[in-house]
Amino acid sequence: MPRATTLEQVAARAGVSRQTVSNALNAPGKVRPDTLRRVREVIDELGYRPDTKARGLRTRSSGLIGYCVAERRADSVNTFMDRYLRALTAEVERTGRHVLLFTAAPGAEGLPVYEDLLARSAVDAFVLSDTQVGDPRHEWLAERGVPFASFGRTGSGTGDQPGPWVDVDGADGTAQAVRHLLEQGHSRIGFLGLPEGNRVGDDRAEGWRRACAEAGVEASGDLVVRCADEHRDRGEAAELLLDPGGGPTALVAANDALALGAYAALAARGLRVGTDVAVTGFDDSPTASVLVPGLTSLRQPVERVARRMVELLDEPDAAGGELLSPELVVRGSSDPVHSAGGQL
Amino acid sequence: MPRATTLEQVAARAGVSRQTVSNALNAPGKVRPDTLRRVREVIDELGYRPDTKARGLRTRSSGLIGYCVAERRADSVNTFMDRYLRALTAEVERTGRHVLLFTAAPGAEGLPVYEDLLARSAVDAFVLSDTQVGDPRHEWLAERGVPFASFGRTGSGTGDQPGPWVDVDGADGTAQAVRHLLEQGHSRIGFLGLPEGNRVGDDRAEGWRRACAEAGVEASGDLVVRCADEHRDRGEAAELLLDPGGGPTALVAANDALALGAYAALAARGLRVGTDVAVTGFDDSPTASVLVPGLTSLRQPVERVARRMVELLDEPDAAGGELLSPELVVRGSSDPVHSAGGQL
DNA sequence: CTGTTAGCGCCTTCAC
DNA sequence: GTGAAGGCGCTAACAG
Repeated sequence: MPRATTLEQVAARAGVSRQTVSNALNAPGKVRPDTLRRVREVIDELGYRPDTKARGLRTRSSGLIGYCVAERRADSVNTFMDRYLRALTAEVERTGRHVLLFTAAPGAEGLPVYEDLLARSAVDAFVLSDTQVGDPRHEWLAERGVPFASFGRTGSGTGDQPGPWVDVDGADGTAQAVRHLLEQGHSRIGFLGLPEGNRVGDDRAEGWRRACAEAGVEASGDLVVRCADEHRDRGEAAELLLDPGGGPTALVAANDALALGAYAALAARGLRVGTDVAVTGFDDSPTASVLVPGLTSLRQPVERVARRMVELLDEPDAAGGELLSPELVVRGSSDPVHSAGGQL
Repeated sequence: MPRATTLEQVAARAGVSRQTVSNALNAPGKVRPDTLRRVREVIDELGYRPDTKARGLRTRSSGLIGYCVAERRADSVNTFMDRYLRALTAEVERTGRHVLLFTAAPGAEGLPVYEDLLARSAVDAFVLSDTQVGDPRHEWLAERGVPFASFGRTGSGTGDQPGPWVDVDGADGTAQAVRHLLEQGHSRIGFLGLPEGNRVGDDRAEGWRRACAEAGVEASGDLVVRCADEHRDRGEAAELLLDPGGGPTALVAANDALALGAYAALAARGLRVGTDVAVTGFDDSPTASVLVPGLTSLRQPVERVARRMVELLDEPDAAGGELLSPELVVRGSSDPVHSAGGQL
């Protein structure tokens, strides 16, 4: 690997001092127009770019934002983190920085990794994801004055939490699904949920309940099933709701995996998804679009989340949070018109 | 953010020179045992870690490996890159370095981004993914003496390519699937493929053909359908194969999305996946495990790929490549015993 | 507006 | 085995 051009070489070639080249780069206003032009020509000619480490050493910054890649259940279908990371990388780049990836155990056990990165001045800030209730990282970082932003909340309530955060409004999402189903003419809408006590699951259940209440349709206990394990009980859960008599004509699921369970339960009864019973999911996983019929789902606004996260990194006293609404993506599972379209 | 401890502070506190501390870290053999112990105590006490930028400035290395996050079709179900990136991050860390993420357009259009990173000395090497036939990056990097390793081959044949590579043996994968189906008693095994001319698709087709030939079962044109667009023609493609008369009793699909098309086509005919017709996929996407019945698929050995990639980065004259076999994950779609298990 | 000086924190070279 | 000097490439602070 040949050595890269240095500022000194540019300066020599342009017949100016090193500092003038530096100014041409970092404070063009301080340089006379014709000098600026000449310096820039040499910079282009030589393909010069300031060495990030040398610049960082001087400015006490690394230009890197730390992001922890978490372990994830191999069978989790809710893989929007992939899209999120892509969006985050692009947003961070827009500010002239880059994302540095690292691994760390969840909870307090992983804190030494954050500490190591800071001790080495390897990152300027952290972008936190996979936020858990009572997550110790937020307070730990806030205490040390380390800039960070969190995707997700640490509290189960609405109380304050250290540092700024961005989250997706789950209640708004399921409410959108309910309103969409009402427009399609449904009036008995069931809910297929996650276990109680999980903030994501509870929010999504609440949105369903509220939207039903607002529309004056039933949202009783008969219409709700919350399954303990989304990978085992899914089918059974869906079946419980499908009481042949007054069973629901539409099902709102708390995520795409649960919705897939409903697909199977319906198929087992000889019912067709989308025509006999409508189904909606949540997260708009890659699976949603390849299912037949396509699964109506709520797309996580990862691009907007990423943008806000990066903005918050640079707002020193940012606090409090921001809830972003997911976007309903309608497919054949809730609207037969889309089935005809050609998803298959 | 408080300033981090420096080597000088450690030296002062331990009553030695800076150099001795540096040696204690980088060449412990050169330091007398008792001095070493004392220095280490101070290092622990102060939580000292060498500044990565300062060290890198001196040693002409950044400790960072560049990885380009590619644009991906939003509806692609073949999302094993998520797992791969996680594995890669862990492997790179094992060597004391980190992964730096960046975005770049595919093909030659994206090369300026690689050039920029190199001009800034921001990365020591690149790990290439999403390799395309005729990918210009490999030659470009090789010409400049930049260390890199490639996940995937640039050639459509078996010819040489610049730099070391690792790839997954698609033919071996589909051959495994065929042998598995033969063991299950199938003898008419169809293939649901991708368009010809794509190396990944062609390899997977070849494995099916060869394994069938070896077993002496038919692998004629009647048993193959290659669909142009995996998102539109999937169902039709599967239907073409399901000739009620002598149609296949098992289908090997070139990826999980195609397999899902088969699920739909079978359901439309009132046939049950796994009992009436067996189906296998490829990539073991997250979807595979949440389908009902679970989809037998070939798991990409991303952990092994990641490990080899990182090893190859440090073998200066590494050339040629390595084919790794995927792992068959059997589920209900090809073995009814697994359906009973509790996937649903 | 331009140039000079002085480090940022570390490691390499060379004395001792 | 240990210490002192020098410089990696850059920018902040000041001088002209």
